Amino acid sequence: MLHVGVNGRKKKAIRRATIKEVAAEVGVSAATVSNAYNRPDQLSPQLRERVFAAARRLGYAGPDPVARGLRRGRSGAVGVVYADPLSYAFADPAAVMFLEGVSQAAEEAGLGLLLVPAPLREGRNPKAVGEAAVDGFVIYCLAEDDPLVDLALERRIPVVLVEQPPREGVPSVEMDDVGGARAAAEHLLGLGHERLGVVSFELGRDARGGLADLERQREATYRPSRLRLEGYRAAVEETGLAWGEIPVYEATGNAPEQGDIAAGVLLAREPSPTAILALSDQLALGVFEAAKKRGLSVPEDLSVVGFDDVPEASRTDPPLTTVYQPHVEKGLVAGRMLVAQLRGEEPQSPAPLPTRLVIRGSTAPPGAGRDE
Amino acid sequence: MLHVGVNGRKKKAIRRATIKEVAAEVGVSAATVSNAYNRPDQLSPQLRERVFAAARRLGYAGPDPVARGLRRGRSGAVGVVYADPLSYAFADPAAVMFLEGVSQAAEEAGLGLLLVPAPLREGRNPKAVGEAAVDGFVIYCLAEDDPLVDLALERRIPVVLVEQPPREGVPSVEMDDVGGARAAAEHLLGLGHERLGVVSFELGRDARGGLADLERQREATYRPSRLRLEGYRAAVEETGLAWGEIPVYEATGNAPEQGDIAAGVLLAREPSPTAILALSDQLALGVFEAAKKRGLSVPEDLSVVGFDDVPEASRTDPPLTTVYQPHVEKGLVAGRMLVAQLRGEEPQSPAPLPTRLVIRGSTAPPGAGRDE
DNA sequence: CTGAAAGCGCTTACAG
DNA sequence: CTGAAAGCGCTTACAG
Repeated sequence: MLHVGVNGRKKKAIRRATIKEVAAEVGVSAATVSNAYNRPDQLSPQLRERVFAAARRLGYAGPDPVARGLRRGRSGAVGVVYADPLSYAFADPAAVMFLEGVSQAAEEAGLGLLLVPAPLREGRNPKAVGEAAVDGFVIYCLAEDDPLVDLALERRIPVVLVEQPPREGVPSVEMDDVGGARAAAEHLLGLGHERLGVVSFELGRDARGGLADLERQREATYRPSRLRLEGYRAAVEETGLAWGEIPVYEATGNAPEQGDIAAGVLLAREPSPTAILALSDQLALGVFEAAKKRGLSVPEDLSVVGFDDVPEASRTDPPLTTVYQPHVEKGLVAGRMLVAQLRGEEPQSPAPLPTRLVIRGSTAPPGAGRDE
Repeated sequence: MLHVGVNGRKKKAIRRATIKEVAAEVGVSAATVSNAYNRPDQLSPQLRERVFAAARRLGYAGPDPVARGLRRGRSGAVGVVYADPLSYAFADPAAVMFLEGVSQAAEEAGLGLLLVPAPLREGRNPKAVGEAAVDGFVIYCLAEDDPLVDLALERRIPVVLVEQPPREGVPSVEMDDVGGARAAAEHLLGLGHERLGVVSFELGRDARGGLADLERQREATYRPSRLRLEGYRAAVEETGLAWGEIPVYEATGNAPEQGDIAAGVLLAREPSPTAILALSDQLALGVFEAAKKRGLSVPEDLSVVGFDDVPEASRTDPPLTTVYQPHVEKGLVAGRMLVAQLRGEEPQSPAPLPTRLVIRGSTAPPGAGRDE
């Protein structure tokens, strides 16, 4: 059998040897070959060596993983379901750290990590969740109303929810987003800022772009967005200020460029904010950019607080005041809870993981730079 | 059947319905149920709806992916083999961008991306490559003498090599590391620097840490390391300087902390370098740190050139002069060549992808800061 | 439009 | 220590 490549060259289709052929070559049964790979104690070392020698001769690289998976009822991989195309996840340092944690948990258990091919641009491919050969799913970064959550659950394989509304019988990991956001806003308010602005990433799957009114904020289906706004709001109202007067710009993504645009809009308002709360460090990086373009110094003319505490946050100029959250741990915990379920255990959902305000150089009292 | 979790709670083992059970429920054959999912044109819409209704009733989420994979002879995932524990890959921005590209190629083809669980700390787990349920491998970031390369090839499934010595019949993608490194060194030399220092990441799997002599450099098995050193060397020798006198510090990893340590050693030498070439931006970030600790300004007292041009490079203070390489494209090209092979094509290996020196603010003539 | 049959490549009690 | 047999859950020509 021959295939013809695009370039016209012929290509021999590779036929892999099977366990049967190896067995025939050695003159034993398939069971014995299987044992050679899976249960060395079930046959003599000599016979085992003969099996391996025959395998080498035939180019047999060991039992086919898919066939083994079917027989054993497990695929050997954990899946991660992500809202956007995978390439977006890799462009977001926070998501990457989360994946780092999940991958560590998978590795500890000797499992692979399968990134489920997600929704391509227009027209998602929900089948991907149904067709992923995995033993369980970690659901990350999906809107609360995303049908993929149900599709994953319908597979009837273990699932761990991350930053999702809790569901009976499904372990989940949550973050103290409210507390972290609240601390961030309190910090700014404590410094004396009264004119705040907020740069948010998407509030719902229909990411709008533009100022988000109170209703839009309330209906946010991306849990971290909604929770962080709630935290800011609590701090603001506690001080007696009106939350409704604080502009919240909903960016359509979580990249510095979008933070730049958002901050541009906020800074153009009159009166312009003396401090900006960003829902992520990526966005905060964009706020820095916007300030620089307008000749505003941070923190003298504008205070900026981020969220996430990604590695770069401590290296910016000035270093970014932000809210630390344990991204890697979040992934690790989620991954381990999934692995626990795979072992038949029923892990408890932990208390929300703590966040912590990290005060660095990007915040100061308003007008700190003016000589007056 | 009951499982008892660690916490003592009982857990019902979930039994998933099979295609047979759905068929029985509807009163048709398994083939018809299969057709309902895979070939809608093979049965009436009404019957198809009845099948889906029965599936819903029984909690059947569609054909089991593993069984389907066995039957069809494909698993629906491409694998990435990485040298270190996966968590290392996620901590390296360059590797992350590469994965971004591969994931994009996988997504385009509707395939999942399986990160093969790698070598845990001590005692690698070479079985992981043999046991990964994938249709092909992208080999990334392995030393030239890493046995995993052969293990992957022995699977007799399509493989794409990235930055590896070429092998007959195996498509590969290479980078113009030599050219990029050469341009970086020429830039420094052109500025008038004569006292250079190099901060390298691992040269071989036995990452040593410490100054690397010429033999160690020549025997480097991490291809990008060897090639970049070659590029630096070519530029240096062209100027008539002796490469052997330039200290090359081999760090044991690719994190800023290790660049910091390495630069510390180089800067403590007499005479100390006026410029440092780092094999990655991550390492260069550490060189910045080391300079700052010693009260040296960049670029006045010390010029620094990185490699990679990760996003952060343009945001450092001063912005980092570095060598751009198309990380995402590298992954995309590798991924697409793998997908092409999966379709029976025989893709040509492209010419080495171009690199490009990006001059920013971290380089200047030596002594630019002194008033003399 | 539907079904019977074969088989993908393996592992697992079980019997000897 | 080894093998015969059953079966994991599905898809695919093929026949009707």
